[in-house]
Amino acid sequence: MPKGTFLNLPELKRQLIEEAALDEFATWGFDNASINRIVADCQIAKGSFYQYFEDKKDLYKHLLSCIAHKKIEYISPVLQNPMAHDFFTVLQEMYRSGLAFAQENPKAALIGNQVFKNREHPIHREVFDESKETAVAFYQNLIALAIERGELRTDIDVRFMIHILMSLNVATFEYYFEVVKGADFNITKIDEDIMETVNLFIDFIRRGISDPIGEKI
Amino acid sequence: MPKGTFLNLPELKRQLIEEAALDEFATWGFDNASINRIVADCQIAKGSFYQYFEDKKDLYKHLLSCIAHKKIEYISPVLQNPMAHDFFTVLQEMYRSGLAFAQENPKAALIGNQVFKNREHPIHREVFDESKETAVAFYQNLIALAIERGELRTDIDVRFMIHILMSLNVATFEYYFEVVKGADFNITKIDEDIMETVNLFIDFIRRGISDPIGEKI
Amino acid sequence: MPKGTFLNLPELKRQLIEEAALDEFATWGFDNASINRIVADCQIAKGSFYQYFEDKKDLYKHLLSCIAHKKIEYISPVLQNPMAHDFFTVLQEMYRSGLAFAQENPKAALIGNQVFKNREHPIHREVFDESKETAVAFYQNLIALAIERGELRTDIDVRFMIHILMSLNVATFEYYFEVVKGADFNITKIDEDIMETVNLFIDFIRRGISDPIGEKI
Amino acid sequence: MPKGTFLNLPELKRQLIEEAALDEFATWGFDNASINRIVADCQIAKGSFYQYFEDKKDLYKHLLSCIAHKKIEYISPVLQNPMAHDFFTVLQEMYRSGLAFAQENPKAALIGNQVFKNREHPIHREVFDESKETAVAFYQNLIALAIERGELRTDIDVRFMIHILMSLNVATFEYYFEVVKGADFNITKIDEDIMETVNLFIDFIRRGISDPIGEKI
DNA sequence: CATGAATGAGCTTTCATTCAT
DNA sequence: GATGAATGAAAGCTCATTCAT
Repeated sequence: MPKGTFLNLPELKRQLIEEAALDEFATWGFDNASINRIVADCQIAKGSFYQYFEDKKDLYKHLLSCIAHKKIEYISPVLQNPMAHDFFTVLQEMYRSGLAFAQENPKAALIGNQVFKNREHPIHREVFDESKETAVAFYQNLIALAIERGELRTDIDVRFMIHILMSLNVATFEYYFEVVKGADFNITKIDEDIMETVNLFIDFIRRGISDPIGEKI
Repeated sequence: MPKGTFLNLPELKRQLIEEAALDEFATWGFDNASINRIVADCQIAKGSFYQYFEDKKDLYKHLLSCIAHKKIEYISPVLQNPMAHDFFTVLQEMYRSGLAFAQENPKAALIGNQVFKNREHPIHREVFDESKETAVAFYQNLIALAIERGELRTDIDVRFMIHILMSLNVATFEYYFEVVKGADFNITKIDEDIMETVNLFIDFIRRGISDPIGEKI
Repeated sequence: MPKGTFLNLPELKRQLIEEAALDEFATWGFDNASINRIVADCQIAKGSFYQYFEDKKDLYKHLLSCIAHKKIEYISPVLQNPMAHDFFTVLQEMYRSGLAFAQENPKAALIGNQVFKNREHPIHREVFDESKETAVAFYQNLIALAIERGELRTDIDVRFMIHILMSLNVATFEYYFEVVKGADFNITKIDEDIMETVNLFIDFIRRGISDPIGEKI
Repeated sequence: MPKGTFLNLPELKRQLIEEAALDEFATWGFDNASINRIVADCQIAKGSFYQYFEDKKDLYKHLLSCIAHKKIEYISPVLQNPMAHDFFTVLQEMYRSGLAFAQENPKAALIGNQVFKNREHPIHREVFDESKETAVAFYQNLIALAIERGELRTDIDVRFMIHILMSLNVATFEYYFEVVKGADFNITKIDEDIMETVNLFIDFIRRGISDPIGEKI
């Protein structure tokens, strides 16, 4: 947690620092990020940095929390009352708003995904573990309700399903940015592309990939 | 590529170095791995290291290739002629042998997965790009054949399916080591646990998660 | 250029560092000079050095500029308005003040001459090229005026004459320190020795070495 | 001095090594030259190198002696009996054949000149001191005879004149390669350019630069 | 509260040379 | 005589962090 000195800083200066950190961590990752470069970038004294933050880790965690808050702002109305909607609709909105956020804040999204993907790294494990419970609880409610409503198969382990949904959320990002945007980038149809990508995944999650005709189980 | 000097080394010494590197990279990742620690670990002179390898990257890439070769040894008979079997059987065997390999060689598997998961990292992008084509081609053949045989839905984009299968392969590792083994580690039923985990994923891939009764689309 | 941190240093400390550098470069030359030895000599931390200077080259160039400034202080009144005097008088004063400077600052002079003599070396070429134009322009004016005044033969190429004057300037140093001082060093007649040396060169430049009687061209 | 093992080597291999050394020293200078690169270049074992030569210095000195011998081959007939010719003719031939040698063997000449120019360097001082006496004796004879013949002014110090002649010899190289060839390189008139350059210097040495009319001394 | 100089351990890499085979 | 692996000191340089002002 940043020290009080940082929180008392004028809004503008705080943003300046956060942005420099965002750039640095997005470009170099946590390990290779250099405090030297950050303070040079945002023109603050080296000593000041350590009056604002305990250390590199402290800044990183603060940045992650900023990113999390910013992402929550993207959450669609559907997600503000998840229980009021169909399970797959909620999922669709989660994935969609995640992609929209990444589209608008690529650096933030890149860092956010790193936490999930590179969670062997001590610093990420730490962060991940802290937020795990909340996320799991959220999904559990969602799934429990969906099962009650008969929207999901009942023979699937909840813990497993949570794992799948999280993994595929990240897979959505990768597919969108590596395959869809890489292949056919068109500035005018971003929303369309995002929805198409999301639907590919939602549909897969819903129905799997086997041919229902040939299926015998 | 390691220099000739390394390849001419007595088998035992070579293994010693490779093992030290394996430990180091598994523990610290590429960036934080220290040549100093590696040479101290395996008791060679620092100068010797640079007679064996061009640099840190060279060693890392060599290690990755060792890991790849070792992993190939785990391939089940099914995978040696993938076209002779049902699509989902092949997939099942791929995932299963991957897990078995990871079970026996946790550090090697950890490093191998890093290449896939942390592929934003320059060094991983390099490695990943080199092996991408081969992997994609393999999957393409598999999928094309499966579609011909009516084992898969025909309305799914091949590029998308490949992406899914790769992502879920890694998700399998994570689920097994984080959830299954974390929760209920029992030395006697490893094979059973692995199969159970793999089947969860295969079944999900095959059928999705929606309740076929409630389904209306 | 040294970083601001160096320029803000207390005068004394700055001199300490510059002197250590002077010793090191005079003794070992640029390539063999060791930052390790320099920081040990002047008792600063290695990290501090790199807060003061970009790198070894930065320090070296700074030192050269110090030397240049110091040398300018030796310039005699004659050189402050070179056009007001006879060509050979100006030349005489240049050579003389150069020798006087070298006499008082042997290490500085040694390094300064290296730049000229060893100008195949990349770092010297860099420095030399930067100051070349100024030096050439100065000589050109001097020579043009002398020709107007009928002090010089008109059949000599200016570019050639500049080259000669520069080369013989360095030759003066060498002759003085290797021959004159080596043979007959007498602390009381330094000024006399210097003038004698300089006059040898000036006279040679003026009249050449052939016997005017025997001359037939 | 190279060890017997080197001298017993087949002519071809010896040349191979010498050429690799020539390249290396010409490119990097003595300090930065790397034995590693040399042995790699000429494909000999590192250990073999130290069976041929004591150390880097030994190789360097051997190379210098090769260069000296090669240069002597360029000496014109005039130089084979220097006393049979006019002083300035001998000088002219010395400078001319030096330039011709440099034209044909630029790397060798570059190294040779380094010895003279960078003679503060320990290794060069060593070499230079060894050959000094011979050179001085040669010049002394030349000059003594010229004085007897009335070709030179009698009021010039012999030691000084030797110094001048040596310095201007090197200055000739520099002028030719930096100014003449740099400005107007024409493959067909090399010999002409060389003679022109040499004559500039010889004429200057002979007559100086002052206007004989305006001269009042 | 701000500053920025100071720190020294740490990094990767190159080097000339030795020596057992 | 030839080999090439072994060596460890030394190189230039970066780092996160501390601390006196």
